[in-house]
Amino acid sequence: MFGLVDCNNFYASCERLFNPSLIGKPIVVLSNNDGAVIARSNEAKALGIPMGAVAYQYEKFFIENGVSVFSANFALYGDMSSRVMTILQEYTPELEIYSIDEAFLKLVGFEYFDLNQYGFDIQKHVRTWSGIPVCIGIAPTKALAKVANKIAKKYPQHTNNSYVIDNEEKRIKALKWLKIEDVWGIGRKHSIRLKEVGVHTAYDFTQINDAWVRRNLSVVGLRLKHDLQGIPTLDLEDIKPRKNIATTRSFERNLTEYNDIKERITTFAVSCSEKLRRQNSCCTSVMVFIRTNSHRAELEQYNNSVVVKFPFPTNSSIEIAKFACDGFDRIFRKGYQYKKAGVIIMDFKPQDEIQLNLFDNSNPKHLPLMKVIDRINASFGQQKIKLASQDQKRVWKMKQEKLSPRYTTRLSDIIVIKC
DNA sequence: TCTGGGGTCCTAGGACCC
DNA sequence: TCTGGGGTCCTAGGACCC
Repeated sequence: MFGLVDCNNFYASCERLFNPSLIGKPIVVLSNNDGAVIARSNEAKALGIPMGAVAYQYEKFFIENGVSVFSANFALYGDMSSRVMTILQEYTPELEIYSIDEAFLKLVGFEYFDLNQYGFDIQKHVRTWSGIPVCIGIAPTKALAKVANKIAKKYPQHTNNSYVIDNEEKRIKALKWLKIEDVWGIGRKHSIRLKEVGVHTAYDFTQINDAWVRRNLSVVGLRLKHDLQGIPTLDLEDIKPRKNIATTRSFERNLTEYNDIKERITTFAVSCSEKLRRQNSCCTSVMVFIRTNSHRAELEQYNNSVVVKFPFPTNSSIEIAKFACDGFDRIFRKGYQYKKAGVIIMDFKPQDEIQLNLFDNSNPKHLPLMKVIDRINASFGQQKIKLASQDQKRVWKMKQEKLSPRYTTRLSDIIVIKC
């Protein structure tokens, strides 16, 4: 059996955790730059605020309805996530951390356990020990565990936040209940296509023939179909090193100056390089893109990207930043109002399997240098040591007007309790 | 004035090889 | 006039996830 634990309205729940006056109140969390709504408490959902709502358009609505608004506080969410995952680890020998707020548990050898009770216990202990409310679904396959989880979420009173699909009757009832567009792995495009052929529920999907699914939804769709039929097809995934690492941001205002944007590109490249070294890889190419604001039709639009291939693999911030800037030089055009830029590094090789080249190699002095920089930044706070070509005056700040304290990761932000 | 960020996998088609 | 068969690798684009 597989279990799927999913935190309820995770970011909103984290914000509420250290501010109990918000219990029962509507909360929304905004994306970077305070742009759009990316998380909502149940109360906010009930007010009809959609996912992705544009913050400035809802400003008045938020005030009128007493909605508490927060800037995204990823330091807090990341730390709370690892606390939840640590608790879950005690409940299974095999855990797959699927996202910041979700994990699959493989329950092998639990034949003699009462899984209803087990699910209830997990949910209760996560709640008690971390303060985060979660729901759990348990079923013979991953896709069905996802379905079971949805049922637990939808009917918390009836299910005690935990639901088990352990026989055919429950499986069929659940699949008939679940709309096709809510099935894990069926997105917008596929659900439109499926409805055209009369598939409206997850159950309908399990009834159409394999060849059609294979042709229209590829092997991915076919695996999903089998998983929903109760034939285990998807297993836990191992932690794999990433294949791409990206740092991309919208700017708080439009930028027109070459030097301003070049500084951003450098900083993004450095940030990618740090993540790359953390997984002990080197990369051999970088993609750089810049674009104007596509939502402003009246402005002249330009967006372009370029891939720069390196003559040698490297994970040096200095070298990667230089290649990224070379790419930027190729695509930058004067006279446009730029709103967003990004750096994506690709084509990774393990750091200890680098094929040396007779003529052209990564500067060997950089590796120890990077180690020292990473160590200093780790103990004295991020960005303590930067490249000279990065912004030195901390001019670049995201718009984060409603940022909550980093309660769990900064000593100065820790809560004070008056007894 | 203001519209997020970071990932994965699969497929078809083109270019190339012998 | 007739124009094979079997491969690999790469890329862009499309779908999906949170």
